Amino acid sequence: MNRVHIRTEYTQSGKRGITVKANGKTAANKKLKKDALLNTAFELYTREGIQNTTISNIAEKAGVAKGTFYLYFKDKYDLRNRLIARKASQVFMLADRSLQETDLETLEDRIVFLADHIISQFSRDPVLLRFISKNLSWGIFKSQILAAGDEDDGSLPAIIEEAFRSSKVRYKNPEVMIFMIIELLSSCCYSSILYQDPLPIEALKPYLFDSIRSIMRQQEIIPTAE
Amino acid sequence: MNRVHIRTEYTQSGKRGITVKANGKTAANKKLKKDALLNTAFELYTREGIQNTTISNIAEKAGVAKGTFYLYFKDKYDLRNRLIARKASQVFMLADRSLQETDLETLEDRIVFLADHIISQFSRDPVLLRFISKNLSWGIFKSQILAAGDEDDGSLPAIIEEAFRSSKVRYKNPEVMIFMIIELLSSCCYSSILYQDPLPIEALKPYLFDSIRSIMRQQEIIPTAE
Amino acid sequence: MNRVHIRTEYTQSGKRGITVKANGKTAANKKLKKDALLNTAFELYTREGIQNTTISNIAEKAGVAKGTFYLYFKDKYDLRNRLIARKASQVFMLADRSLQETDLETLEDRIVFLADHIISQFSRDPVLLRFISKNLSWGIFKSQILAAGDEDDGSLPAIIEEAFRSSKVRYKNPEVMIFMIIELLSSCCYSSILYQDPLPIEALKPYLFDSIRSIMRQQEIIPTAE
Amino acid sequence: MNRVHIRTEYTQSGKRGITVKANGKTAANKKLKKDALLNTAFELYTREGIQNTTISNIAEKAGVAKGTFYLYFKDKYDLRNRLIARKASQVFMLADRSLQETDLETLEDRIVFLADHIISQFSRDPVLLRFISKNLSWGIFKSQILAAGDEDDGSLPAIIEEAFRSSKVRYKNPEVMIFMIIELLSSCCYSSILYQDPLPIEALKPYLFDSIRSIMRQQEIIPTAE
DNA sequence: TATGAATGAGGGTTCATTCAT
DNA sequence: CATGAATGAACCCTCATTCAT
Repeated sequence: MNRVHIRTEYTQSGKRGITVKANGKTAANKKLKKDALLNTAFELYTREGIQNTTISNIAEKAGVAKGTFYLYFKDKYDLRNRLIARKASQVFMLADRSLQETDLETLEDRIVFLADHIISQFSRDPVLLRFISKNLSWGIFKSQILAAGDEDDGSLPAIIEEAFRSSKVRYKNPEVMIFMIIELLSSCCYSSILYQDPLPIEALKPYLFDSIRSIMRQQEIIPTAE
Repeated sequence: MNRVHIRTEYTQSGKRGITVKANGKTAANKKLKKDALLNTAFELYTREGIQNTTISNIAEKAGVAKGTFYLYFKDKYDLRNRLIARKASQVFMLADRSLQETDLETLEDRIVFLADHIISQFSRDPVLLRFISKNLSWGIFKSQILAAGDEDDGSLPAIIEEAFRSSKVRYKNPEVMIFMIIELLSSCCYSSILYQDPLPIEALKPYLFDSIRSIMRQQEIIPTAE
Repeated sequence: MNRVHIRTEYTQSGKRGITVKANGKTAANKKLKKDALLNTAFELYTREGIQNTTISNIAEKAGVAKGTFYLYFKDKYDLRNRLIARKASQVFMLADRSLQETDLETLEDRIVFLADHIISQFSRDPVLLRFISKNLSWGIFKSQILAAGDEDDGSLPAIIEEAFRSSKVRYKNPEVMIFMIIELLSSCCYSSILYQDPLPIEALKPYLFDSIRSIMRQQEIIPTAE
Repeated sequence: MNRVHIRTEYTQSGKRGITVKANGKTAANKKLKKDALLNTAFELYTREGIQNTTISNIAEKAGVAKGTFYLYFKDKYDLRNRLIARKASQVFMLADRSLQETDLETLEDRIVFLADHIISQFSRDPVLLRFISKNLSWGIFKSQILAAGDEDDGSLPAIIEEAFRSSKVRYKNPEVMIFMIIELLSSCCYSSILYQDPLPIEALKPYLFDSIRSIMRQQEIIPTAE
């Protein structure tokens, strides 16, 4: 009886059924392999440097065959780019999630809050900082992060856009402003957190936040009195 | 007699002898080779990328034997660091020389002038910009440039120090200020000149200069009235 | 005394002397290495086939490092081409040297003699036959053999030209004739010596020589009676 | 008893059985896949070379999975051998079919006609020529072509045998004669059609046909007068 | 000082073959 | 029968570095 049932089901689902089932398993397996490669690569990249990381290393440590690497990535730089997008995106999303729980009003305060949160993350995880800073530029930021909707939701560009829309103050060129702030923040974190130069990050923070605020203020559009 | 004669000759032209006596020749020769290596390396680094440049390439194109390379540099990264120091230093020196011919008074104006001049240089030579930006960080800046007195004169640190001393306005933390300005300038040049992103450099300049000024102003020490 | 003599010589010969001496040794060494590679490669190519012969095999068996291979040859096909030229040239030269010791008069007899001699060589060394036949085509024959004057002397083209010049009989198209004879000879040797198919070489010879002669006769230019 | 039954059933539905029973669908499908693989392989072999053609390439371009390849062929050389047999056989059959429509009498004329027809085919399809010439030798010719009765009908050996039987002239060794003619024809086509060397095929033809005729004549058995 | 032949570890990449589905 | 993900051996080639000359 039971056997018959199974048979029936098997027959009913036929080729599609089997395919689906198989895909379910196979796809999960593929995802596992890919993730293993990504995680392992990140660890090796940050610990040994990209130059000193070989595909052999990655594959071996990830527990897959060397050839398997090439099923998922073109080469180690392809893998790196995907890692950057993923990691950088995570940092921003995490900061933003914290921001939601505050009731900060002005965009200035909100952006400084984000900067502070990002600094905290980087302080706790300098390895991540080194990896992102060394590899993240504004170009990659725009192309990879803003368009990184394939793996994450709640997309970053929407968040930024919303932030500016809900601000009472208007700015001359929001994109330029963000650009400068990101570059300044990134540079400062890199030098200050990793090398305590020109100051340790805690000492640098006041100057940095003041600089951010002054960059923003100087771009404010003063509403014409009426 | 014969032997003595030969010996004498040998000694005179020997290792030390040549160096001392033939200084005019050998030392000049050495300088030539070293320069050939530096110039060739710069061309190859910028054209092909450091990764794709081999010591063989450099030596061959420079017209010396491969082994000779090792007489002057430890490896290609050693050579790169010296190149960065040299090139970056030149950029600053050139800007400063121009500054001397102006009669700008305030430090703010003077620094903006320097920034503008540097932007001009990079605009005319994006290859140089790419090379310096990709490889220059504040750490290297301090260690290599400020201490790059071995090849160039009129040393940079002196210039900077003098600039601050002659300024009427005092700043909370001059080093931090310079650091931020350099990082911001460097980032903006890289993205804007090489990729016109977020704006072409001419369009970005006003925002950039305003940001620099606002960073400086916000660090001004308001003299307490007495 | 002896020492003085040496010293003197050393001094006298100076840079040039040393260079010459060194070159003598180095050059001899290079020739040795190159020959070792050529010989080893020939053995492996014929024993294992080119596809199954790796550069590692060759280098290892030749007693040099893998990298050394690339100092002398572009890849294993480059090496093969040079081998073909060398080996095929040797076969022809050997046959020709024997021919010199005969007093055969007609070109027909002389060419059949050459064919016979070549058949003998191939019969004794089927491995050589396989190597040459599998790789020698008329195109390679012309380009490599005829122009193989860099390593051997007494060049083949001169020999052939001389043969036709000294013949009393004239032929319509000597090059076409040689071409056909070589192709026929090569094909027959390959199949007959290596596989005794369609007949063992000794049994095939009469047919083959008759065919060669008939090909030649049919191209004779009958002198118009006067 | 049961076992016997099964055996019987097994035999019936076995390899042959399935083929017979499911002929309508499955067999047609199989034939389709096999043909797709053969055609694709030929295209890739001739366009890219056998060495550069991978089983992946073939399978992908043929629209089947990689594993499927192994259901039909042992490896890519197995596939190549079958291709050669098929293609070469087609060339001969086509030439023979044309020959049937003539009323040429002597074997000499008939063989020259065949040669001419084959040359035409190769002239129109040099790719085919290259493929066959590069891979066809007398040994393969005999084993594969003559025994290629599995896919084609009107078998070649019968045709040849018939040709000699119906000839008035007798030849000393027909097989040797055919062998030489095929090798000569094949060599000439290869060099002349593909490289116009030593002459373009149209210019070479007269010499070639004369050579074929002279090879045949010289093997004629002159009937002893009675 | 200068050379450049020699080295050989180690990298990236390919691809025939297997096998669970 | 058909699939295609996974494998991993094997290969080619580069190139920093050494060292005898």
